Amino acid sequence: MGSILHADLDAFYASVEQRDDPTLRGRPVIVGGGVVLAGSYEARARGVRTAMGGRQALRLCPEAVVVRPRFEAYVEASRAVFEIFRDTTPLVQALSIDEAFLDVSGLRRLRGPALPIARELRRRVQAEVGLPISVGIARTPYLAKVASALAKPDGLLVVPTDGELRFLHALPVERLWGVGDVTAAKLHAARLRRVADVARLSPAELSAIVGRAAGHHLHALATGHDPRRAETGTRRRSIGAQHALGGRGTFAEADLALLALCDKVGRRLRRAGRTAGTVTVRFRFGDYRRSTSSRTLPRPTESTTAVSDVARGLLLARRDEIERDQITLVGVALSGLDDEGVQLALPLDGEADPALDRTLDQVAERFGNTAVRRGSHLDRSWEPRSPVQ
DNA sequence: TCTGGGGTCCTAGGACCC
DNA sequence: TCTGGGGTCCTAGGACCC
Repeated sequence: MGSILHADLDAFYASVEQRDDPTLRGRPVIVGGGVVLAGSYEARARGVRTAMGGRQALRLCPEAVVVRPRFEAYVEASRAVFEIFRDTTPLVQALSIDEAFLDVSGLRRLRGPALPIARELRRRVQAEVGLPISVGIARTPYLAKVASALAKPDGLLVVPTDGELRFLHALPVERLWGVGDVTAAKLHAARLRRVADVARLSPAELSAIVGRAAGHHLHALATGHDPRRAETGTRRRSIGAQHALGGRGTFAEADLALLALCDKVGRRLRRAGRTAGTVTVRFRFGDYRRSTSSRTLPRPTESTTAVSDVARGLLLARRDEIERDQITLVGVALSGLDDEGVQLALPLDGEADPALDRTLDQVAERFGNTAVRRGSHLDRSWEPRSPVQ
């Protein structure tokens, strides 16, 4: 048996709502409003899906209870679950607020094989946080993730090491990581429906269908290799915010919203202690066409004023188009974030260690611009495989 | 089915430099 | 004077994920 666990909370937002309000249990629950952020399994059974328009969701399931999202409650629940993850193994890689990979290969001597560890993990999350969680176990992260998806809801599925290809090849191509609507359509057009069909082609043949990078990526996945990048790039690569302008946005509204968004991302940038090199303004128009304009700054900045001056210039340059085509969404993203300097990522769990802190301070002083993280999952950061020496 | 807010990565053309 | 090949950066667009 492999020893990577993929743990994924079931219908996370909706499960938190059902946990906190017993009258919602057993009933179809939709978290969201204009758009479905999450549906309970009762709602999903009726066809409700994430990112679906609220109106359509209610057409499919008129008796659903619609609940406004309570993000603080989700963050708190996530924190509690990740504490159990880290109590299980120090090698936790957060993927989002509700899922993570856990590497338990080093725990065999200490805690035994992966299966009982996974069972205990599921039991604890239910008992201590009150939420259902599904777990997949496999040799590689990708296989573990597929397994947890098939285990849902509230299940556990093991992919035996000697049965990987049998498991994988029976799946529809949509299960391959990185295959969405567009790529699925291309594969179908080439008469490829199962992973087995993809596995029969060479990387070059696949590249001719879906492009170079995707071709190599899919070939690796379909033949049982895990092409996930090494867990290096641990820091966030962009910071953004956007705002939908409802039905008919005017240029003046977009201008005002953009200013507020620049203020928001500027604060987040400074809070993260970083600088941005490039400003991108995002647009969506009345016909759902999307577009971006970007500008690289002469030098990196952390100033809201510098960001908003550039963003406003990009907006102004497209004023005619904005007025003609009805702008429905405006956004701003900062990229080219500085990542000079030294990054120290340590899997510490809250225990103060004055000697270690002194060492870190000395390193920070020596190199300047040093980031020290203590493995918070909320910033989508990675946990290292081994501490920085 | 008419769509929220946050991200990541890849591709491709043009500018520019050696 | 005309020409080649290679690399990096910038910009825009697109696909995908949760």
